Amino acid sequence: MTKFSDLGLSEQVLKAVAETGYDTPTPIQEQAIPVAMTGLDVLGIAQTGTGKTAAFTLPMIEKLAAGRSRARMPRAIVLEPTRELADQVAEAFEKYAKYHKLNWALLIGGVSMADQVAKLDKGVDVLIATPGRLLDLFERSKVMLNGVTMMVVDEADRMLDMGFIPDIERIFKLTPPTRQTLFFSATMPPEITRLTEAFLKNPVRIEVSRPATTNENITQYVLRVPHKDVKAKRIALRALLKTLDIQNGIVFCNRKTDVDIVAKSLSVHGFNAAPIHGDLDQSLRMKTLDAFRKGELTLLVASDVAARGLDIPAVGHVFNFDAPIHADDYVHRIGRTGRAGRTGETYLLLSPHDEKNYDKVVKLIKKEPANLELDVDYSALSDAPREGSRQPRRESGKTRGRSQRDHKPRERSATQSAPVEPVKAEKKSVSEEIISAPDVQEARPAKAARRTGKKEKNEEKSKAKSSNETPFGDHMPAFLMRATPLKD
DNA sequence: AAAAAAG
Repeated sequence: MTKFSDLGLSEQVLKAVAETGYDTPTPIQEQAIPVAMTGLDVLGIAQTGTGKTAAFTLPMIEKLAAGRSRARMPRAIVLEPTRELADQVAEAFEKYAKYHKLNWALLIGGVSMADQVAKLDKGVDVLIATPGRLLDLFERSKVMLNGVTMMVVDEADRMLDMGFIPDIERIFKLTPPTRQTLFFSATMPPEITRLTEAFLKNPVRIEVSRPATTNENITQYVLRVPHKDVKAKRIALRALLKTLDIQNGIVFCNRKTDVDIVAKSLSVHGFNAAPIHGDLDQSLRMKTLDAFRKGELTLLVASDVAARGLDIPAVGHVFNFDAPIHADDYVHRIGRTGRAGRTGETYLLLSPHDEKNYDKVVKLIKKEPANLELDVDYSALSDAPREGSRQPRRESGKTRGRSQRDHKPRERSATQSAPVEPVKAEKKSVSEEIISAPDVQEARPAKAARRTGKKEKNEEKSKAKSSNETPFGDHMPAFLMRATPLKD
């Protein structure tokens, strides 16, 4: 079997790699590293989770090892579609370049520009960037790109989805044509092919199989939720979670508002859960992700910001709170589990609303996930419609039908939440407890504070709901103020 | 029915 030591890498790089615990390269690493080391362009058709990051980082370190950068003249660029991905590449670079004197800068939006500029002035070898911030800094003459000898474009098809292709094209044109280019994409739509034909020189094409579609370590389930009320899905999710022994898992929702609601609902019910999506503060996004990686956070409730690319090793469970709008995203979402020989389980909550999207998923993966028989007690729902119809419909914050749980006294726990006691998987029947969970979630640094327009409205809303109407009493966590009111 | 990224 091929080892890293067979790929022509230097002592220092091998030592750094060994310290990360890896000794066997993945297929993309095994094929791309020797090619990239010769200086040729690489077109890598590979999905997330195949080990792309090391595949381009290691040859980059070797290439840069010789020279030194000058102020504002980086010698290599890595372009990533999301800030989190860029952050991860930086982290990997830091590890692999441990025995080299190489500087890097993380150029992403949502954070202060000053630190980034200061770093650029001191001189960095590698820029790890999202396209917007890189171009912004370029336009402000904070960075030159004519000293670039290597450029990496990662997740190109996703960049296309996000409308970044013109930006990428511009960045290509700002770098010298003599540069070496490593270009990665999971799929090759025509627009991406055009881009590679325009900017890559006789690239060596390296293709590795998509792990998620072919991965037999993943067991997929579908749980039918026979109610249109979204609340039913939250009940079903909690019931499902209680039957599982979860180390860590991701709950994917289609909408950011649902991410907030589901995360909040889970927290209120005693689960160790936190939201992540693009409207949350960048520092909070990073903190949440960090806690999740460290195992301090059990359930990450996420929009598709986390579907692709995020390097979270060994996620045991993936939950699709909704069937994704694009069937492709299903593959990416479940690809977060079953990595590196580990087993993983995925669950999809299928309500009547999801049928159409679910059909597309089944068509794509060419098989039907196993039907999960789980007795879920939806009785808490039955009175909700009655309540609703009794009251005239008003503004959303005030019309919430009151379930019986709102009338019961509730305790406020001063301590952190303890995750719900895991129940063995064999136990497939759960009667949903409606009360129980102590209030838990710590207040978060609120985005609401920055949003002057919405702030007032939210304050009114939270005032209207204060005291016995929310599970938080007078202590409405700030992060809740910007979310849609919880309906159960 | 969406999300992401520049401010």
